[in-house]
Order: sequence, then C-alpha cells, then structure tokens
Amino acid sequence: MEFVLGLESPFSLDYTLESGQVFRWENRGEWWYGVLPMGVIKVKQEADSIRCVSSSESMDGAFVRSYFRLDEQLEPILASIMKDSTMASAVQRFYGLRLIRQEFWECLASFLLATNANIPRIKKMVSSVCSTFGDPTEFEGLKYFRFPPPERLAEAQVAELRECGLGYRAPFLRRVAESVSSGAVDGGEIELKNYEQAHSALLKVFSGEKLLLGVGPKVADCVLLYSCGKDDAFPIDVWVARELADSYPRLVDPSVLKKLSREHGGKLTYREYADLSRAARGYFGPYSGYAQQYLYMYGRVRDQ
DNA sequence: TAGCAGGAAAATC
DNA sequence: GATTTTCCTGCT
Repeated sequence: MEFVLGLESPFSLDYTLESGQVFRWENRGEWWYGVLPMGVIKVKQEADSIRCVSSSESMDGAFVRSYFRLDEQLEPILASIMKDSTMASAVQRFYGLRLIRQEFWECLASFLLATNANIPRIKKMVSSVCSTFGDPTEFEGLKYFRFPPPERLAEAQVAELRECGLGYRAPFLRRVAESVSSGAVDGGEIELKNYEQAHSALLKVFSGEKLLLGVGPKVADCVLLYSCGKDDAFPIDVWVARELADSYPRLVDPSVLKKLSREHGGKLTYREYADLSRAARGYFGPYSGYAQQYLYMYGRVRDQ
C-alpha cells in the first residue's frame, strides 16, 4: 500500500537511517528500502512529508508513525539535551535525527553481532543470517529475506551460523536465540522496568549467572535504547567514549581520560563503563539516549 | 583486575 | 600490500 505522512515535527530520514541504529535499510536512489518483521517498505522524504510504499496492509501510516516515533515532538527533547556548545553543534549538524523503535529480538541479535565489527560488516552478517534462515518475501518483483524468528536460530547448527561469517559470535547468537525462544528473556517484561532494573535484568549478572553470553553493558544499553523505550540509556562505544574524553573531560575519571587518549586506545572495564555511563546520564538527563546518538554522529564526522 | 583472544572486513597507511 | 581499526565480551 502507498501513503503519505505529513510531518509536524523535525525529521531527517537520512540522518536517522545512517546513524547506526538499524542494519536492514538500504539507500537506492531517492528511496530507502527496509526489511522489517512485517514485510518490506520503501520510504522517501519530501518537503513536509514522507512517502511510503509497503508490501502489506499492516504496514500503514500508524505503523510508520510509531516506528519512526513521529508522534513525539523532537524540539523539547533536543532542547533538554542542549546543555553546552558541543551538543548544540551536534544537534545543529544532524538536526532531525530521531531514535527508531525497533523489534526486540532482531535488535538484540543484531547488536550481539556488532562486537569488533564496523557497520558494513554488521550489515553483511545480518543479511547473511537472514538469507540463510529467514523467510523469503517479495516486493516490487524482488526477493527479500525477513529476519529469522528466535525459534529458527535456536535450532540452527552453530556451524551453519559460522558459515554466515559470524566467527566467534556464532555460539553466542545461538544461546541468545534459545534464551529468547524459551521466554527466559522477554522484551515486554524488560520494557516495564526502569532503566537500572532493565539493564541488570538484561545482563543477568546477579548471582554470577550469565544467561546471555555475548551481551555486555554496551550491547544491553543499545537494546534498551533502540527497542525497549529507555530514552535515558547511554551506550558508550569507542566513538562516544572519545567524544566524551575530548569534549566532556569533567564527566570522565582522570585515569580513564588518560586511557582514552588516542595513543593508548584503551578499553573500558565494566566498572569504568558503568561510572562513565552514570555520569553522562546524570548530565544529559531523561533523553540521554538522544544526546548519545547525536554525539556518535558528530564524533564520526569530526574524525574524518 | 589486567591482559588477551577472538575472526574478518573495512579503513588507513 | 601490510597494518590498524572496527558501535566488545568472556576467559584466565
């Protein structure tokens, strides 16, 4: 079905889809093509609206509005995070960038694969898992593969997953698929908790039991922010860590600051990550996740 | 708690 | 063409 959505609040389709939140969108000409759990959709930004063509009736205006969170007013959110000149520049540079509301399982699995990889590589791994295990679907005469359900990957051979180029991530993905498939990990339950509770629930670090192998604090924060509605989550990857060290040194512990300088390129320990995340969340407030997303994009263009 | 391996592709030199 | 980096986590 085809439809047009009017935009009442700032939105940049390009910045949003290029900001590393999602891995199943592809830019072809003036359209963005996305493979989502319900089917395939293409979207194009126009003057004061976005035009959409989707493969199923269930992907309608209400769905797209909810997916891109277009009912929420962006200005007050941005106003709340612009506490200094760095964030003001980042917001100005990527004005209209929004957080997307993703499906829990696909988000968790995708960011599990994201360790030690760059975005093109992550897209390749996800795409390979989909074409190997996902259900085919057709759109405009072309074949696409949906992201496989957790049950499907729970019964996959680790060797088959490895063939998708996942390397050491293969056994992790299978374990996580089992956990989600069995209901041991439930996105809906996590959504009801506050950030702190949700984060530790996802990590299952209590009693030293690691249910979700391959999911550390950073991946957990990505999942909470992108799929569980925790706008105050603040994932810290290498880019955000550098940007914090460069532009927000007072939020960073001196010893960690030294560690993060370009020469050392050190990695954060679990405790250092927790401390830095808490400091950033305290500073930026309830919409820290938006601050993180703008900072990520800003850090990447500044480095080039 | 610090150090290291893990795997492969992209970015950089 | 070789080296470094890449939206990190688990194990020792």
